[in-house]
Amino acid sequence: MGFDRNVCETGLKLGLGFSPAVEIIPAKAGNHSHPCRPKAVALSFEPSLTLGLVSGDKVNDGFVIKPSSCEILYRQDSTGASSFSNASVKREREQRGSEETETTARVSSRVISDEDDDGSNGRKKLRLTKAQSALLEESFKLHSTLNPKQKQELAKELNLRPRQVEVWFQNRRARTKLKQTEVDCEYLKKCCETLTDENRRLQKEVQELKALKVAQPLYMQLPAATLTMCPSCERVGGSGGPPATSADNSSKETFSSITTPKPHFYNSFPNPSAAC
DNA sequence: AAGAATGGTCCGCTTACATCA
DNA sequence: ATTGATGTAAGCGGACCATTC
Repeated sequence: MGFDRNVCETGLKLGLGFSPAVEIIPAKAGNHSHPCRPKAVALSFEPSLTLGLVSGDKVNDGFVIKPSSCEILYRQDSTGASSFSNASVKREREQRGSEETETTARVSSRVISDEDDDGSNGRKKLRLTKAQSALLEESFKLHSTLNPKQKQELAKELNLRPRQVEVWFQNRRARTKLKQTEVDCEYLKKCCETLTDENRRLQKEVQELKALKVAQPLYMQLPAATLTMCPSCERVGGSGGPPATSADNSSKETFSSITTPKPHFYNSFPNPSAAC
């Protein structure tokens, strides 16, 4: 597993303390969202975990849509799609009111227009056709955000309202981010497990070395140059190898090499084993 | 120039509905 | 036929930015 920052520019930052544990915070009470979906990730060790998707393509020139035969779902809104904002959507709805009824034609049997009886009986559910979804996906691959012109063109192409195209892109971005967050979360959990194991092992080494020091004080009086011991592989070597550190320093330095702040977490563990 | 008003867009959260096992 | 799980279109509110006055 790894992060391809060229593909997904998710910002990821992690700080690790001494009692690592990754916790997935479920949705709020009263929320009907799926409990298995992580809403946030909390780390109990003084963490700094930021997962965010950065949309890198704000400027979307050269927008090309391949022609496709899309099932006609709506008659285009007679008002055009002059506004996309929530405020204007609200206004749009208010303005429509009675004049809305004649604008809708349900052509697809599996699609219900949200314009035909807007209001009292609750919203209806639109299901995009496969052709529409495919074209939207294709556009999304090119650029995850749309400028107004692109939105208009795509909406025209799909026989949807620009607002629907906008909503689709918003939801699509949210889905992408959620998936990436889940991937990142799994990765962090694995890193956490690795570090926990590493920490446990090093603590054990410290204890063993301390015991050794008590049991064999003479052993420790030997010059370091003549006797070196790798704290990780527990092999005693000659003077040719890297110098051994004392038990305390070994633990300290090794751990500090794990927790040394790096600019970005995702480059911090090319080799998770901090020893040797 | 500074600041309020407005409009457009995005995001996070949520709801409601469609679909499927 | 019913039901619970899941996917997703859409609503809502807030934040941010640009433009206008």
